[in-house]
Amino acid sequence: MKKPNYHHGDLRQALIEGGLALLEARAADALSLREVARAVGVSATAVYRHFPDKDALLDALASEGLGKLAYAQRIAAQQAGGGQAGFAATGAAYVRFALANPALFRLIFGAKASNGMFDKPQQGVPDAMTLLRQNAAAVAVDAGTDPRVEAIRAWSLAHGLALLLLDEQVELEDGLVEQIITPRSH
Amino acid sequence: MKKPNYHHGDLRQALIEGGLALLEARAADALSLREVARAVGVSATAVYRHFPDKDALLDALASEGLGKLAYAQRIAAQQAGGGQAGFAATGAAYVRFALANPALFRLIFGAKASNGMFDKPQQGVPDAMTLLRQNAAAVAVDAGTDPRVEAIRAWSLAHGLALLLLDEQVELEDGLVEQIITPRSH
DNA sequence: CTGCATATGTTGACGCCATCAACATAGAAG
DNA sequence: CTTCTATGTTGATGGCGTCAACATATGCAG
Repeated sequence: MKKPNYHHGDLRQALIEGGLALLEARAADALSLREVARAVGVSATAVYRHFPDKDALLDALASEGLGKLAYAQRIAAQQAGGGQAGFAATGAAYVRFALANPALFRLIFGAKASNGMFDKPQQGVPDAMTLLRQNAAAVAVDAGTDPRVEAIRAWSLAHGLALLLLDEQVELEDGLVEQIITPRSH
Repeated sequence: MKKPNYHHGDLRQALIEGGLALLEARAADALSLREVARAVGVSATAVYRHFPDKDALLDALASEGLGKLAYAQRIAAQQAGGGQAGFAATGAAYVRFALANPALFRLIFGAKASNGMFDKPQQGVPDAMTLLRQNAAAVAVDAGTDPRVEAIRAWSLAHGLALLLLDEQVELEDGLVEQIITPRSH
């Protein structure tokens, strides 16, 4: 009943795991559907029994990745003890995640990804967005600014830094990430 | 001597222009070498007389785009009268450019692009980097912070906001871009 | 248990892609 | 005018995403 041959058991899950594994070595746009199928030991077209097309498979990978990112952020915030420090830790975790999982990070927020996480009601899994908005609101009352602006600013800062580092546009000693990310009131 | 048939005149330039034109309608990774060749009215392999491979053609497009971006920023800084206001205008121009030329902007800073603009000596064309560093230095003395950190922070902010807007992770009324981008000392 | 419907895999094909090798022509240099 | 080189062309190869047709398991009806 393991995998005598024909039927796989849970191919969908296997494809997702295989895809995530390959994304550790390959950029998302260099990942072929056929390669994922090969890695799982199945014919290319078998994928179509579980995903309508390649983009759907990538979406699933991205969604899985988003969950992992949210988890990392939640842990980081907890360990920092919440509040201001927790907020900064959230941002640093975001950047750390991007550096540790470049292809996956790009996939999550790339052009083809599921869009509009910020304003739409979170559809189940994560949500780092709630965390972001809460923390930004706290900063905003301190500084007397618009909480929405504060949230987008914080996200932009972490997002931009992550991508500039990934694209090697910028080099940075470890400690400086926090220094750049941390919101300033004074 | 125009283009009777065989020899083109300046195919290299034509390919770049054709590629830029196509990038207004298509994402960079949906742009095929063959399509650019077709648009210029030439066989696919003719491209190889001018570029070693597809990536080289994309690099050329990116480089052209970087020039345009730098130009837009310089103009914006001038019109704002330099100084603090000029710096903010530079950031806003960066975001505006990204929104106006999504595929090109992504190509410029994408994973495959020529890397490390910040720390390396500018190799000729642009350079928005000098502008960035100068302006950041000015902010830094005002705020008593590290100018390098200040520069990366400013760039990260504009870069992240541009990409979040492009990826439709966030929606934003026009005026707010400046509000988010503008560095705060107080 | 038998038989069949349905879910899940497979093979083979199509058209598109990037790139290579071989060939053809144009323009310049002698 | 001849010849060399730069710049095109055609034809092929192997990989890709996806479709249609076929094959095998599994689960449910009797």
